[in-house]
Amino acid sequence: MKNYKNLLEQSNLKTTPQRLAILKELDKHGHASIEEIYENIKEMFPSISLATIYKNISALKDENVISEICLHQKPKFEIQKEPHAHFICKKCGKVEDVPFSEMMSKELEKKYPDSKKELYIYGICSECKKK
Amino acid sequence: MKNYKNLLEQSNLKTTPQRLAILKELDKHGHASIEEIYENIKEMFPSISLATIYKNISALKDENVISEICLHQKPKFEIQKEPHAHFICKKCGKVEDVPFSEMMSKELEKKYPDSKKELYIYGICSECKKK
DNA sequence: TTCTGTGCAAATCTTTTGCATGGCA
DNA sequence: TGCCATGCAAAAGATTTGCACAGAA
Repeated sequence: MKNYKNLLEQSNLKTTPQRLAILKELDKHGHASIEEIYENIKEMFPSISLATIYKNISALKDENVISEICLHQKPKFEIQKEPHAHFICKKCGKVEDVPFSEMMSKELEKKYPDSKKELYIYGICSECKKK
Repeated sequence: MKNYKNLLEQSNLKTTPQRLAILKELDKHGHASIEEIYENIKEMFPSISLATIYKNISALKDENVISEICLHQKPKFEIQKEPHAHFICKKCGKVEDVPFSEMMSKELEKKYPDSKKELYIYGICSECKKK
């Protein structure tokens, strides 16, 4: 990828050096957090403000130019039990336990052997889907 | 589940009414956030402090009495691309894109039809495993 | 009685907002 | 030129820490 300007022109956002720098940074690292973006951009662009990163990340997300991963839900806790996956509703935040299926366990084990894995599926739960 | 006292006695933590209340709350709702626990317990236990919840959740986690879900990583961002899953290292936080496998897509679709899903696998990445 | 746990208040982060100024189209 | 974007500073929110007192064993 190189034409960050196009990405912005296809959205409702004006092209600014700050936005180009953010997109370049994301493209370079693949994935980055606000703080990482800020620290890296600051070197080339010392006057940039952290608030600008926050505002732009939010705008770029609204325009679907970028997407958020490690979705920011409040951490939740549960009493220790046997391994299972979690389904988390992106709308209401509800968490459901999901049994690991044979097939899926095997496939995961093949790809990522020897490490206890946690599996999260984010989607829309059946109640929220009705609305 | 009912014997929360046993859970505590098997750990290195003393039994206190606050801890029993937290475990009861988690058991009742299955999963809960700090704030949810606090709000609910406060009704029965008006003098409890939010700091106590934080400290106890952290202690209970260290003793493996409870576990944390929706793992609290800083949100990260990526430029929009075709659907894929993410592997996230629990040690170093690194994110890797993972292609959706046929098998897994089908199985997920069967269980959670009609909703765009995001899939996260948390584990230990190969670099961290070496150490 | 001893030592850990609790509750308050303050400190520290993280994220959001308001507002005056600057810069893109 | 007209707006939208930026940067600063302040506000709001979330989490952690220190310390004196209370309570479990």
